[in-house]
Amino acid sequence: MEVSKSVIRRLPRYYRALGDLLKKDYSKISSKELSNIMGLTASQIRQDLNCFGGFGQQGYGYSVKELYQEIGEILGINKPLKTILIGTGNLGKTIAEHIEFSYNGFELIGLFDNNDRVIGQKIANLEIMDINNIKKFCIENKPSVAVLCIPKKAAENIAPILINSGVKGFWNFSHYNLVLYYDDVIVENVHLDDSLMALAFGVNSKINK
Amino acid sequence: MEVSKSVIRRLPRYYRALGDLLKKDYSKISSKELSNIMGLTASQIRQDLNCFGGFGQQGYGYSVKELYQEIGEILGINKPLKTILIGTGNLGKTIAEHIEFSYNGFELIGLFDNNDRVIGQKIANLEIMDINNIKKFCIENKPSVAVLCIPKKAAENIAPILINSGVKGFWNFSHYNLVLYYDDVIVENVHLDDSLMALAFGVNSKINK
DNA sequence: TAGATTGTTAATCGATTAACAATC
DNA sequence: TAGATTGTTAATCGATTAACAATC
Repeated sequence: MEVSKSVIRRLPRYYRALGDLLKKDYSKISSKELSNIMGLTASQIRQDLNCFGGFGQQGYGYSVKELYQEIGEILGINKPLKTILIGTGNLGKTIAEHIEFSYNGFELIGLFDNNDRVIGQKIANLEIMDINNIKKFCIENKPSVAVLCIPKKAAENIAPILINSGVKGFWNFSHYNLVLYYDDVIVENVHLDDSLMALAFGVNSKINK
Repeated sequence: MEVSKSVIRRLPRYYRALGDLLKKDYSKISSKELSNIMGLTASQIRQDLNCFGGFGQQGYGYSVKELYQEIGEILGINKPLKTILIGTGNLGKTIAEHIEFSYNGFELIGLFDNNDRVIGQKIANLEIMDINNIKKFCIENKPSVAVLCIPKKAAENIAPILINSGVKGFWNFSHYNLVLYYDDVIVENVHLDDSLMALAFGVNSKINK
């Protein structure tokens, strides 16, 4: 059975919560206790986990360490996905330098830009390469993920090249709606603007209430 | 009737899509056309919009300009919310410098940090202030939104001070789960790690299929 | 008027919650 | 064995989609 989008979104939260519990030396946890910590229902937690297997034990609960490792396994944290980042402007630069890719199951292996003034510079121990060489690079190095820190138009142009070269997943900071044009691709959109506007709506509704 | 979370999340997307259409000099659009552009169903678009009013005209469709303005109004884009940012480390610095707050309905009026070495420095035309003076600042300036770019523990400590000082909304980059402890507060969480892990799951599932 | 497209009600679908037998 | 808590089935809830009368 397909795992639903909602369940997938909760997996990293479980992983994080269990990691915290592990640091606090918890050895076991019940779905009820975990539900209090995370603000979910115990029922939902048991449903979610049972998408992947029966990790618990009746009358006891779940082993924190075991469950943590299982979810890490499910997410694939321990098999780094080769990743390239495109666009080393403000946002791209910050992401390349400060996101802990390896902690989350990725390995950053290449940076690209189209600006002659930055090509050749080093960020995060990687040299920024010319975007025109990206196809060659992909064929040789087979990255499976691309981080898009470029404008919509640029994303539109680069997407087919990447997909043809075997890129399977996108961490998409651009406003180009990849899923609309490529249905066989995994996309995680991060739209900070949208997030802010949703917040504006919420706060304004509250104030005007 | 309460507007559902799902509808609110789509409002910024409508706003963006309509802004694009406006730039392309579209004067009208039907729910069917818009559904193709955005990858939704026409039915859903009409349902969503009718949470707020009947903006369309039978047999014609929607005026792009009017709908754009209406949604801007609904989001409250034009009444900037006074906003402070806490934590001017890597992430906080980038956000202060590169997010277009004013475009999204906010006005950044203060930056805070607890590190003596950065207090007094200027970022984004604002001087970084001492976190210890935050209460005074809030009482005098009444910000309604706070951006949290600090660790979980720090967020836990600062949250009650902010909420007591009248902060109504949070753009939360920390892993502190505000909603769990304060129910009368609007929170937009941005968890880049979680987003990456969800992507890892998707790509790994695809590869191992 | 005829054609098009909305606004809105009803039907469907999926996700969350509740309940409880199984079992450690 | 008795108590606790899981795994799983059934019931509920909410969101999406379909249908169509209203109307421009």
